[in-house]
Amino acid sequence: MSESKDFLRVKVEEDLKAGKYTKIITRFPPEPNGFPHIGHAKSIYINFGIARDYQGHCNLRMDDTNPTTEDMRYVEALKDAVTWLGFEWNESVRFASDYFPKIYEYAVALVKMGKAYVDSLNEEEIREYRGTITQPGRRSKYAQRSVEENLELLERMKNGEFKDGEHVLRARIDMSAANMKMRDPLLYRIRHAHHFRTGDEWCIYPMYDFAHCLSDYIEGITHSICTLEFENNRDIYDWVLDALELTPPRPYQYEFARLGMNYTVMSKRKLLELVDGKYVNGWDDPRLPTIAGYKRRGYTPEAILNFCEQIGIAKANSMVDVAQLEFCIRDDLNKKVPRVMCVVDPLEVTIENYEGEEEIEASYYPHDVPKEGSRKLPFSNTIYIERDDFMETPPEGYYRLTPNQSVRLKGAYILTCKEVIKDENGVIKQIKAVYHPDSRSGNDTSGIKVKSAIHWVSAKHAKQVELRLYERLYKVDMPESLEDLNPDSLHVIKNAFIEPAVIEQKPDVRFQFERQGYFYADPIDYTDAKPVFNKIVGLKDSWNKKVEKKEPAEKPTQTKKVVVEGEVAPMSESELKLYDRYINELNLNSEISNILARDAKLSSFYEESLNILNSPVSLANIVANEVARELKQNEVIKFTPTQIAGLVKMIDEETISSKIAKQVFEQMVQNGENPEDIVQSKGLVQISDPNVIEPLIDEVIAKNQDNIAKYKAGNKNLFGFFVGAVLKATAGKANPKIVNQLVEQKLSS
RNA sequence: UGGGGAUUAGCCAAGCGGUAAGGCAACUGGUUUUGGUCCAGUCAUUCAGGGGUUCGAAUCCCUUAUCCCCAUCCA
Repeated sequence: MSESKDFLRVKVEEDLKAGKYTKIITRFPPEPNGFPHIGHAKSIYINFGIARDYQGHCNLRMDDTNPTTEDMRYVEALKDAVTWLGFEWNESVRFASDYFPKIYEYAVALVKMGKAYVDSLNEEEIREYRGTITQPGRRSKYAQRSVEENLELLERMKNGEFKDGEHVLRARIDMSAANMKMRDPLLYRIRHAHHFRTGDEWCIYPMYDFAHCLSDYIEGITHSICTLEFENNRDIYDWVLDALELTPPRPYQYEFARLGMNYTVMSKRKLLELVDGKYVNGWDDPRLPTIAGYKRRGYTPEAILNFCEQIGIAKANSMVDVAQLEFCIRDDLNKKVPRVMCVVDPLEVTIENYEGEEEIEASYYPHDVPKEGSRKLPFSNTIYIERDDFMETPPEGYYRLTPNQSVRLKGAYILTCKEVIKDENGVIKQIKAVYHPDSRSGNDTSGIKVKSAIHWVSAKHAKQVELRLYERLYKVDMPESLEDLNPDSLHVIKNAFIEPAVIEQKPDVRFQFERQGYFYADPIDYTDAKPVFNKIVGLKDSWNKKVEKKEPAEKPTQTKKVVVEGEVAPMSESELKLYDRYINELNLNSEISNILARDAKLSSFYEESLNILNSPVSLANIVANEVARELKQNEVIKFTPTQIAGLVKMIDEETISSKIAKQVFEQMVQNGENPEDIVQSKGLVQISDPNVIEPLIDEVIAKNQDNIAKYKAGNKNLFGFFVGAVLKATAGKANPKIVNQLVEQKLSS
């Protein structure tokens, strides 16, 4: 776990500490209507991760309440994903459909309580009656049916006596609720459809809002964690569980921001479109952000888990850079996999002064990866090098082979170009070169300095392999439609050449092809006769980047965004009158006057306190700031205008500092105690005597010499640090004004 | 005539009145038989804008702006 906790874990710890629950139970509740993607991985990591961190457990539950879209195939994909990521669900996989009988009972209970009714409006009418975002809805006339009638109708719905859409069961909540979700939400609908698990047993199916909270309750879930778009549904969640008067404890819902990633799409609809439309090759196409896709591509669970850890959990919609994911997979594979040589785009090199062949022992791992293992590299007079690794007229800073620049063949000899052979179109066909016999890797006595080492394979010994190179599926960072697809997202290289040990020894399934990237033996299409490797991710490439950057001289058009100021609603006449009085008679500033004048509760609170203490400005400040907050957050407040007046009096008389006043005020909020009593009992009278404070400052200065140095070097922000430290030493009782002055003096001397 | 969330660097993200964490990206320099890795360093006088309270504000108050979600018998 990282050092700072996310808000969900903070909540879980609070609940545990408060004894609200003794064991944490979470759940991962996908609907089995599509393949899970990296966004699900985030959710899995959160739900299973929290359960693991707090010694609880996590259930895997299929939210299968809509028989028309769901399938057992997806259930398997979901199970695979969780397992592959390394998590275990508690007991067996759960299904909301297992709870259908129980959920039906709860529906009957609700009807009996008069809290749900059978509505017989048609779909269109229901929509119409619901109203709009700005207009209240109105209740259906069927809402007046008696409990008996509702019970009978519900029973008959269940028995299949009605056609789809003839009736629905709705909760009786509030058709004019500001939250649209609360306008008598549907609980059950009739669907004469075959369910992949319950078959034809049911012809009514519970809606998400009804089934989900009850499934959570039935399983004893404590923290029901979902994505932000369900925030509006939380009210129903709470309503259903409360309305049923269930025995506690009950679960509560919390929401986090779903994962967004640039250059990729995450919606089920769009993924389905890609798969069904054959824009990709199935759900496990390595270009897809599905778990199956990443798995097929060669990603490791560790990399994905680490990614989930790195991106954090918060409530702000965000778009994570794919570079972050790519970093995670490189970071993981770097320390794990063998390095081998594979030439993607071969250029033949004939070494004119070499005869025969030999085998060179070469480690699978570079010096900085502490792993054992090596293989034999065959060497001969005809080799392939990467076409990119030779340039006839190189740009400045090019380290590789040129007619005038020798290069090391990695693990072998230094090579010098002698002649470039081209075809009739001027394309280089072959290079004639010489090697330096005394430059063999490990016992080089040639004294030749080269700028780089390039990879190569012996033409005669190399194996031909197929490489599948993947680029971003989309060409734009925020893809919307099929038109944004990158037409070049897949390159199949049929004739790459790899050193023989990879095929013959199979030291691993994942490799780093030196200087290229990480590759994975395709788990499905790979055969010994026709080896196939998927490119997982390229190596970081600072050379290519440098070359590319030279071309377009990009201008950083940083336009400062212009913020449009909106208009403030005008004040009413009476508010205006108050405002005038505050400004002109009481000398308040316009901001405070404005706040007070516009809020009847605040202004009357203010006037009352003013009757007790004639300190208009101080009172106004505290009422408009502190009191306002409490009034906003709580319906009833425990403190009185008289007490506020008492508090302000102490501030005015400098008995206490404004810092202490906040502390006192906090306690008044808690229990309505008199401020004078709080100050008395806690001994909060402020310390203003410089003779008491000065030694404390000296002590702080003595203990923080490093910060003193930084301060003197110009970091004036540190001033607050010193003041804070001194204040802390007196438990906040030192008079901050005095402390400020004294610290200032000491630091400038 | 709405309600609910959110806003800290190019991208994530801590921070809860007293020194603007960390990661990715980017950029220097060093090591390197991978233009990889690794190592050292740089990268927010400022937290969406404006005002207020305070000795002190990213944090408290007011206000404006922007973005997301809600009117499926989907989840």
